[in-house]
Amino acid sequence: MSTTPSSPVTHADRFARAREAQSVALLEDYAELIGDLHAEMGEARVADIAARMGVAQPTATKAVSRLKREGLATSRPYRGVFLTDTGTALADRVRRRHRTVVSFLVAVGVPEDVAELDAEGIEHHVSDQTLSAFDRFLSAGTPED
Amino acid sequence: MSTTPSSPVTHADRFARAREAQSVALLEDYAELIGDLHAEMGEARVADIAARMGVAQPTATKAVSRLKREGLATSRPYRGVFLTDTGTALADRVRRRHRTVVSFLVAVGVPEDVAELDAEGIEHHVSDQTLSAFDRFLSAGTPED
DNA sequence: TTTGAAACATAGCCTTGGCTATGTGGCATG
DNA sequence: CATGCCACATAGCCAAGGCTATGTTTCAAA
Ligand SMILES: [Mn+2]
Ligand SMILES: [Mn+2]
Ligand SMILES: [Mn+2]
Ligand SMILES: [Mn+2]
Repeated sequence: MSTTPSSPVTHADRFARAREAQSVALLEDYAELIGDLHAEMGEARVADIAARMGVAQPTATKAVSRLKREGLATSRPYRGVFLTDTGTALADRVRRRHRTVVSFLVAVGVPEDVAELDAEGIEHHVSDQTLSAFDRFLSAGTPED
Repeated sequence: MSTTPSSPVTHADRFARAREAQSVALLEDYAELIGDLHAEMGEARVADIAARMGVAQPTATKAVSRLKREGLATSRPYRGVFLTDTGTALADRVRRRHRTVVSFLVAVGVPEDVAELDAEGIEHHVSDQTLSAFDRFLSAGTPED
């Protein structure tokens, strides 16, 4: 039966996975947002990050600190926040995934605004394999174009 | 056109929604689990809850405290945890949603074990409207039976 | 060149959700 | 009926992610 059981994947494992996903979720969203701000306005200031995230300025500052600690960003006071190569790669990956999830939801009949709302949370729990399934579904639904 | 804009649903609103969803996620999983334990073993002991959630016993105790504070559960020391009517209703709703999400993912080509893993996180971010879309997709794919 | 507002940093507080270490109550068994 | 073990409670710690209040820099305009 080719499928090696290896580990049973317990109920507890699932929760551990969800917890881990949650811990990186914020970093992903901040990275994506910083990338967006650079694309749209040429720079990413802490104040703009805070505004877009809907948090207070010190909250954004702390998040940026964590991004720096994780090697995803750098920043110089009064001079904006910059993604490292790793950070940029993460942001791009996250942005593609975000768009795929939204498109997929819309494709199965979810209203666009609702899809956008739900995707913001769902995206962080979608594995590569599930994302592939979404992609396949989308290209299957678009045979000609 | 009938669609009243009312509010623009800003980027920040999306994050606020995701944060809120996350704050209730654990309560939902604990409620569902307590319901499962009652169904399977006739009672839900803190030790069993901890084991299934994959956390330390005091962590489960604290979660139960929060469930009680929110009016979702009661407990008597050395006598197990019980869901209130509200808690039972929540658990049932959450369980149905969990199953719908898993079935839906499988239906679009995600391997079962992966679907189960991803669903544990995704489920908490699926709105009623998206859940309806999933249900419609599932019944559409099953015309006869 | 002064100066004042905006941008940012810092301090201190809270809740949640983890953990370990350790105290205590219940109950079965000897 | 004594007692020891297991289940649970409690205390105390930590990091993350929020907040407000308040200091400090920068920069442009007067
Ligand atoms: Mn997101
Ligand atoms: Mn996103
Ligand atoms: Mn879950
Ligand atoms: Mn679940």
